[in-house]
Amino acid sequence: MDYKKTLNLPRTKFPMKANLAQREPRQLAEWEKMGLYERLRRESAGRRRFILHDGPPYANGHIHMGTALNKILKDFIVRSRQMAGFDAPYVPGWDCHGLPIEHNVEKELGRRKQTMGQAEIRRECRKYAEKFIDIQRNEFKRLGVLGDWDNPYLTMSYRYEATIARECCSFAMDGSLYRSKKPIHWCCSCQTALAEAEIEYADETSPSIFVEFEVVDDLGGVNPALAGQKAAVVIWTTTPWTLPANLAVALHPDFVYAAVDVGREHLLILAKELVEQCMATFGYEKYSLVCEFGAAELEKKNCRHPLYDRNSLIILAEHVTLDTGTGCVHTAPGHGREDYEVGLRYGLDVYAPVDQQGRFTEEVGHFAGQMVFEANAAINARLKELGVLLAEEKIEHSYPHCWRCKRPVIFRATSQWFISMEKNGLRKKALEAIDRVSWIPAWGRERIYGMIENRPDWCVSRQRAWGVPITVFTCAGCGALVIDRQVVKRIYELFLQNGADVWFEKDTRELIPEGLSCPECGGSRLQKETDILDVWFDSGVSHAAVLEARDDLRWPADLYLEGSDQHRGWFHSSLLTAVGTRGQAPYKAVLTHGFVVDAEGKKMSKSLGNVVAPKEVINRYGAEILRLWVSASDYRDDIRISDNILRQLVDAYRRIRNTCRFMLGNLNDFDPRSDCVDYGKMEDIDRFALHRLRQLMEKADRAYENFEFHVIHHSLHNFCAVDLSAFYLDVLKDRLYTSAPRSQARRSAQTAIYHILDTLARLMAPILVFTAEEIWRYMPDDGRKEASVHLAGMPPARPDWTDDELARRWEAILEIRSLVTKALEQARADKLIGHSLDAGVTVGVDKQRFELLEPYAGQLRSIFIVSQAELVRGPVEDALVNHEDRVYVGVRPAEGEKCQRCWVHDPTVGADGSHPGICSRCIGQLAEAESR
RNA sequence: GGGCCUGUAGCUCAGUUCGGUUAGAGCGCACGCCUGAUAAGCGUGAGGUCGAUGGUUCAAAUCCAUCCAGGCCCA
Repeated sequence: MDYKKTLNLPRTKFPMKANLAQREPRQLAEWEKMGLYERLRRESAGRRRFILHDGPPYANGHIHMGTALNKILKDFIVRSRQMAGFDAPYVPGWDCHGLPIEHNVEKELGRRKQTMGQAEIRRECRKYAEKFIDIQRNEFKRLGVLGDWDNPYLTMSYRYEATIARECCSFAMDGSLYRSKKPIHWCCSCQTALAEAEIEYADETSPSIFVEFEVVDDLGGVNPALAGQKAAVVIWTTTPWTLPANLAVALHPDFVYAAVDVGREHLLILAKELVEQCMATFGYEKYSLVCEFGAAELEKKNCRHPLYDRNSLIILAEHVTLDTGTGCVHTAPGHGREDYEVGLRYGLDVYAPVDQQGRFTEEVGHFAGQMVFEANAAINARLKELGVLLAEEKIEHSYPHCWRCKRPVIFRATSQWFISMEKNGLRKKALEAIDRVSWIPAWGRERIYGMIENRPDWCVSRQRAWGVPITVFTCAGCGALVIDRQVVKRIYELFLQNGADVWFEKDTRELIPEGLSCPECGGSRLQKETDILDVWFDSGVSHAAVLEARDDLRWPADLYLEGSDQHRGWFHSSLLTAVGTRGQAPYKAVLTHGFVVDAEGKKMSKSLGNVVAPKEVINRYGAEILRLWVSASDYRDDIRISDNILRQLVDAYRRIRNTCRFMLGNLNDFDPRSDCVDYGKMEDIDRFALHRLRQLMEKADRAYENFEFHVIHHSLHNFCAVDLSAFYLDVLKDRLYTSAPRSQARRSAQTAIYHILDTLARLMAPILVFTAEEIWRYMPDDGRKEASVHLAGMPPARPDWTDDELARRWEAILEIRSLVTKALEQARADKLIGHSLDAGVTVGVDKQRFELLEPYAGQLRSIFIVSQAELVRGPVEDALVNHEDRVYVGVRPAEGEKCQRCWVHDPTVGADGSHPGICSRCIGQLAEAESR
């Protein structure tokens, strides 16, 4: 007789091979069809909300691993909060305006651009953004990210644009918005401002000159040796044309400076360390150091400008170096970024007497009208004539050029709009707001605090086409800013109807409310501003445009979650716009993740060739593996990805999947409605399994709460591999397979398995969205089974499953079991046995263990998966294992024949004439099976 | 150059807050078993000078300093 047919072997259609890349798209289509997201919203209406506000990715290009990481993490959080009992909507968004899109559109248009108006270019940009929103939306959905994909927020939607304008006006209304000059990259031939991204660096030969700046003040106070002495500070520059705009000379506060006697009527002052080198350059063979002093001694002393009748102030600045030059830096706040910054600190004018075409204005006297680069020679000649030019050389260095015309660009101060950090106490309020936010990890607080503390006023204007205009008017007469409540309201409504395009399409008269005039001079000739806003302002007001505006959301958000670069970006701009207009941060907590790096921890770059694209991983392994990768990593640091790492995750995935598959196979004939065994009547080991399960639940619960997904991954995997596969399920096979199908012993095991599987499916659902659903579909229905695991909740707490006393006993058993397996392995190596069922073991233990194990003596053979197990007190003869003289394990070949049915060796095999090949236990179980 | 952060077995992570027995886990690897989870399952084993150096201490993966490597943001 073939006894195999009398066994209850696992049976399931749940496939062993996941085939994720093929299966996932079908599953996604099913969720879409059943309207999973909408259904979740309906079913959780009225629950406590959890709002994770999505930071908008830029609508350009395909998603990369970093964006995938970010969206998957958000999905973990939204889904786990949802399952924990919240109403957790997820509204994704896109950042649509800005230079990169405009830039790409310009490239695509090529020459055609010349013939197009701004409105037309804006239309092209809009189309471009729409195209990539569609692409990215599909890519995000493919990752299994659940959200309101049909109603995302777009920073270019009319409503959003109207909000941007309104929020900008809000800063204008309270006086925070002001106009001032600031140097920016400027292309003289294209006559346009350039962003950093539009600059190409190339080698360029420039003049390199050393110029004396005569010191006006007496330096006797600095050092007695200088009393009554004439002296000149020596500066070095590669842009002689910026000298007419010189307002200061900067020294480094930490450097030592020296006064050098070169045999002329005045001393030369420069950094001590550079004296020797400079003297060689100037051609002075004989010279002597008169004295030396710290830079601070010279601070706020005055020099005379070599060309003009005005002073140049000596100031201190950290950006001064000893690499080249003299350690004394010519400073023109209108023509240099650092010059500008330090100039602000000393209250210097942002002076730039250069027009749009790069020509000197009338103010500079006899260089007026000259192109600045061409004026270099004339300026040098003039300096030489005045006897202040110490040396003139040529230097080859990297210099910024225009990406379009390839000509060298200049730094030129132009009129820009700023939001003041001080005027209305924005900095102070923002710093206070930071401390009311929970930063995860905690160092996020230091990071953003330092940035807010030190940042200059926010320059919000850009001279570009694709964006939202700074919707203010200025008086043509007096230049005053003209804005009032009526203006704000009218612009908001116009934008709501027509988008920001209306600002460019209509002229000023059509935009302003009737009768508006300048509050300063009463003039009625007004001009609309044509600069657009920094895109960081766009996304920065998403809290107003999205959280406040949508009924399904709420202000402030519970959480913002982005990469750690956003302390400078979106967290920062959102904080400023929210604090500036509403007095507090738009988020209660901010969570940051690191960057995706390669196997060596290096950043991904095309040139290194170490870029891993999400699409490749999805096609090869499935989005589920990508999600598992995110869950396995501690994302607070940078996280590594490589083929090796992914292969490891595929293995981990297989282990989880197969363990669940095995459990499904054993629930094949189990109906939870009728077959569940009461907890109190369950076998000890089954209750121990539930105890362990409860520990896992609690751990996972805490981990989800704290967004520590890697803890869940490791616990889940460990539970499947160690607690279940290697121990519990392995031990259970005998009972599940050989017991009568409906016996209480078997139902007890099935009850435990059922609870375990139900719990695991729910616990893994936020992470392994596809697999959890697949398991769920195959699970027996208890009559309350939701249509999708994602409509189900987290497993309810089961304090009744905790039994510490029981656990203590079983942990002791497990300790003995590991000693038994060691002994069995030894016996196997000695060719005494093959399968563990070929063996009988004798376990000798001390008194304490004996008392603990004695009640389980009858079960030991099944726990150890051997044919016979004997428990004795004290040492065992010929023990293969002797553990600290407390536990002995002896192994011998099992007695009796191997039962054809249960494979256990037993002396009773052959005793029954009708079933000569099987043991008495099996005969009993067969009889029981038939009687039911 | 500055601010913030990271560095524990081949890989992913515990342990570091508040120093204290031979630094843990899983995977992978090696070897073996099984063939009733089978493109599965079980067992055993080998892997670490805790990035480096110096210091504090009776005692350092843990505290301090410097350096090296890497990341983000500035310059």
